[in-house]
Amino acid sequence: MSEEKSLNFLEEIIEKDISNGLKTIQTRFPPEPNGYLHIGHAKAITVNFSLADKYGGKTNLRFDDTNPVTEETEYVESIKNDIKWLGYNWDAEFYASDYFDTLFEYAVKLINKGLAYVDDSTSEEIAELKGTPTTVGTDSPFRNRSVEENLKLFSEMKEGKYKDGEKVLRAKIDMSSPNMLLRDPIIYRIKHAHHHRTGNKWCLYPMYDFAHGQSDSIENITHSICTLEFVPHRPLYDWFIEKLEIFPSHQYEFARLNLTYTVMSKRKLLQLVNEGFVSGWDDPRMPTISAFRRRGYTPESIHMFCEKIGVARRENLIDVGLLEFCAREDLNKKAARTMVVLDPLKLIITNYDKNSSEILKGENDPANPDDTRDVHFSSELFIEREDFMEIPEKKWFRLAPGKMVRLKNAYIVECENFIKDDAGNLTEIHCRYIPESKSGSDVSGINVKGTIHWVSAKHAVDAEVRLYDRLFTEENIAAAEGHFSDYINPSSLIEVNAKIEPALLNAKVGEHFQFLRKGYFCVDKDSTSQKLVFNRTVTLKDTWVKKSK
RNA sequence: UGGGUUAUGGUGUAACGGCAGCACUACAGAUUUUGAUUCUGUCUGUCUAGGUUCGAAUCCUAGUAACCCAACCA
Repeated sequence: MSEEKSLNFLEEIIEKDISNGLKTIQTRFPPEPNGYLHIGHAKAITVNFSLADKYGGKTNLRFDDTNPVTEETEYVESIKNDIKWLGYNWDAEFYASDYFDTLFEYAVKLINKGLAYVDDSTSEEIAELKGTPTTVGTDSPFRNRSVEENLKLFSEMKEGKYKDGEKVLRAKIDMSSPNMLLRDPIIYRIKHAHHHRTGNKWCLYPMYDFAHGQSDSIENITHSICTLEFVPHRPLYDWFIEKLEIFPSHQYEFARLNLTYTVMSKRKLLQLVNEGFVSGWDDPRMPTISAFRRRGYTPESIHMFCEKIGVARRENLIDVGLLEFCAREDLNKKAARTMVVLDPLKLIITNYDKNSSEILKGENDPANPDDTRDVHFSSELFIEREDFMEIPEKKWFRLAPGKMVRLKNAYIVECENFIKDDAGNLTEIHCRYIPESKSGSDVSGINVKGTIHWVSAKHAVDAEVRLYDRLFTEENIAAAEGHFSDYINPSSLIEVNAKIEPALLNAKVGEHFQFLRKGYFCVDKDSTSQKLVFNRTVTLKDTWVKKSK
């Protein structure tokens, strides 16, 4: 008997519906194709797909493409690609624009029932008459047109007789409602614009509120799950379904994802791209799905993250460290180990034959010692500059004058000397090695505290490594004063020329590695046959850095 | 000054009138040829004030705070 895992509020709703006789459930993921999917969408995708999956239902992909001026096919393709990459398979692929004919008929039905009217007022006049949250609105002078006149005008709107903004169709609800959305909302507006799917067929398009719920209904969506800012729309959602007498889909809302050190709104992301703060939608510092993919996050790590953050109705600000934890958790199992020196410092082994070299076994997977690769060893190596301290601080396990360390997969060395240039910069470390301390056959009897990574200087290959850090310096950007661009982290990207093992030359774009002691990295698409480019996905957890501060 | 929504450790999320649990973080220790991983342990919480009850995070009353709503965006 295993412990029952507690249900989230949506699962509770669904189980109640099922116990009340609901046979199957149907959900949908409804992106607007006007931008790239981000990690917040990943949460919504996970919620919709996993709920349907758990209760034996299906999930549709439906593009909410009711605004032709902002929507593009490029976005449709990227969205589909990202959902597939996350590992989800939608049942049917729909577009709100598939329903434009039906929606138009629905509008006619509303007019016939005396529940919609054509308004000639200007945008400003409509806003003026709408009132404010604390004062009631006023009826439009066109509110009581006859059904016949409304029908005639509406079909003329469709025929293109009027210019943009000249007329709108409004639902006739209640101009004094405390819910602003119920004050005769606009349901159709004229836009003489080319639509990415319907071309120039239409010159008037339904608004969100007159498309979304009806689309849900047409697809027999049982649970229409959206974010909290749509709560005030729910009465309207229900009103249209009731008046139209169509399948009763129901809307449920959850709190959207917020991440520390991250902006999430499409508007701000678009601004980051357009104003050149990042190189594009898939710049690895962006919170988009395509950026996480490029940075080296796996679908599994994102699933784990979505699982861990849960779903509820309260505002939240998730520590981006949790996402990093999920990446490490997954990559630790998957990424082959390799030795890469990011900031090279020459180490010369004084008692090793200059003209000689040997091939050692490098561990690819600490959980499986038999999984090895060839690693070249010679008298001149590169080690990490930060692994040597001229005057070691207390509890320093790495190299320092007179100190010994293990070279991973190789020998123990003892530092005998170091050389500086005229400017006082370290240029070389001189060590002697202990021949009988060879990895795997160590009979030296010496125990050292520290192990460092290295590459053989004459075998090493140059590679570009992009060290990414968070894009912003402020934890809660929404709550911070000023503009979000005031908080851009100036060192969110540092490019270094690293020394890599030649074994890495076979690496494929997207392949994951752990650079020993440095972090998880993945091969970037900018790599060429001349030079590999690696992105740092995430650093390793480092308790030493924290302690020594 | 209107309406809606939400309040549980530093951050998330459970507990549905009956021992406030889990995860991340932080801290301490063990192991370690990655100061990683793994393992063990520790700290930290029910928005406030009343009330109902043998018993309240949970029910009631009154406050407080945060977020959303006045695009021909979604």
